[in-house]
Amino acid sequence: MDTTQRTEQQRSADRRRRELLEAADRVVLRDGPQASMNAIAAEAGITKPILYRHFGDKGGLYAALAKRHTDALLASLRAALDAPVDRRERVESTLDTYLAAIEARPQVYRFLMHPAEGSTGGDQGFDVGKHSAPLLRRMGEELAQVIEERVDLGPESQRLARVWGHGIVGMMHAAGDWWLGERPCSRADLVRSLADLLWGRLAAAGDRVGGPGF
Amino acid sequence: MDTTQRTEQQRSADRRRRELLEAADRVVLRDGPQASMNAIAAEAGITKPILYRHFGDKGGLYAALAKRHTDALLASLRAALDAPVDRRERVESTLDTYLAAIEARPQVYRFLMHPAEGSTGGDQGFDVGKHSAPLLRRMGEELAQVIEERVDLGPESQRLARVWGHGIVGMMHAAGDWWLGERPCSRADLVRSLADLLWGRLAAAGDRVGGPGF
DNA sequence: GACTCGGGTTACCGCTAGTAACATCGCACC
DNA sequence: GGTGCGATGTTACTAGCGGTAACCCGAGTC
Repeated sequence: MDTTQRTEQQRSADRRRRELLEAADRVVLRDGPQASMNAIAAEAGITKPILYRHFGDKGGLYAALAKRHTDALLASLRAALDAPVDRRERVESTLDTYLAAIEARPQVYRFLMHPAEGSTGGDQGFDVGKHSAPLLRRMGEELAQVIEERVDLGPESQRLARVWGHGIVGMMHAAGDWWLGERPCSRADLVRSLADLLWGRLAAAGDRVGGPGF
Repeated sequence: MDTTQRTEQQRSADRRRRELLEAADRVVLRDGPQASMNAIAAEAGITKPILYRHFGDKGGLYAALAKRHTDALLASLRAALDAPVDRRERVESTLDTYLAAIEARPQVYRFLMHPAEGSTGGDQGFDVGKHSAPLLRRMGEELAQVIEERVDLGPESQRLARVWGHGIVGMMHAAGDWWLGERPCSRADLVRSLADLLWGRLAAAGDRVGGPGF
């Protein structure tokens, strides 16, 4: 009996937690990452201390929020990464999946990338250096693993795969961030250009003639 | 007389401003990006309102601070980028310059990349989306310009150069960030691995045999 | 000597994250 | 059927933040 009762309570608590997260989501999407705990509590129809009972502190809430979105994005990326097509096509479709996601929900994306974990008093939020962008790290590790599984890189394969994983993710992220702000071209163009870069087109291109000097 | 007097005052003000920036620098390097205006004022031996008279608001101070470091870093990168050697060597030395800089002064680097412009009351700091990482943007544009000047990319050269500029900078940044945290290999190894990636080694590598499934 | 004017300070506002203390409802247990 | 107890919720508070208004004082000028 004790156990069933416990699970009963836990279920209720979990549902509560999910409701709170959804309210927080709405507020963060509306107000950006600097949404206040007061605002979130109000949106959920309750008051602050309840939020703190559930999530510890603001960092905890934001981490829980970020985890949901990160998991979702990673799942769709994994699908693109696992498709049984040739490598170039896989790379392009993964890039496109990521870009489509940030294009569809830029607010979510900004929240994940720039948590802006302000906090003034006390400040025992999460550490700046270590948790600043967990999404990038997770994507990098994930990609590293796929690369190492799938590509034959010789003796130093593990190190190379990890460097490349993080490097490619960073490339995708920075280019996406810039593209989202300026929209200088279509998504397909961007995908193709980035894939070209990874395919060594920079190295293969010739020097420009008639350039400045020399 | 009026003009000389004016320049006299302006000089004094500029010197003051530089002193304040140096004090701010010390505090930010010690306390991280969430250093408070009070702390900075105290370090400079004065009180808050003076800071606000000089820099407007916290965003202004941080922007001024960031500009100094950004300019310095960009100058050394430009030197590496302009060296009259072959492309691969130039790419490697630019990567190495950047990595050496963030390795030598990780606190500065963290400040530049993760401004964490918290702020609670009033919050009219600088806008999150637009100024979140000006260093990355500036580096991306700079690199794009160099690429377009130096490399022959055919008809779409301008677009390609910009995409690649931001992409490569992002790759460098993310890989550097990860490397700085985990130190999984030497700087030279990292530089070589990244250059290999840009040189198309990922595309050239064969599929792994005996991998999972298939 | 009155008068402005730039550099400086004190004292405050409104806001934030986070907490302590009190109220209340449901429910098992004797 | 009363009774303790634990979860849920509230009000009222603290400490500290960014930012500002008001005053203050010494140096130069007529």
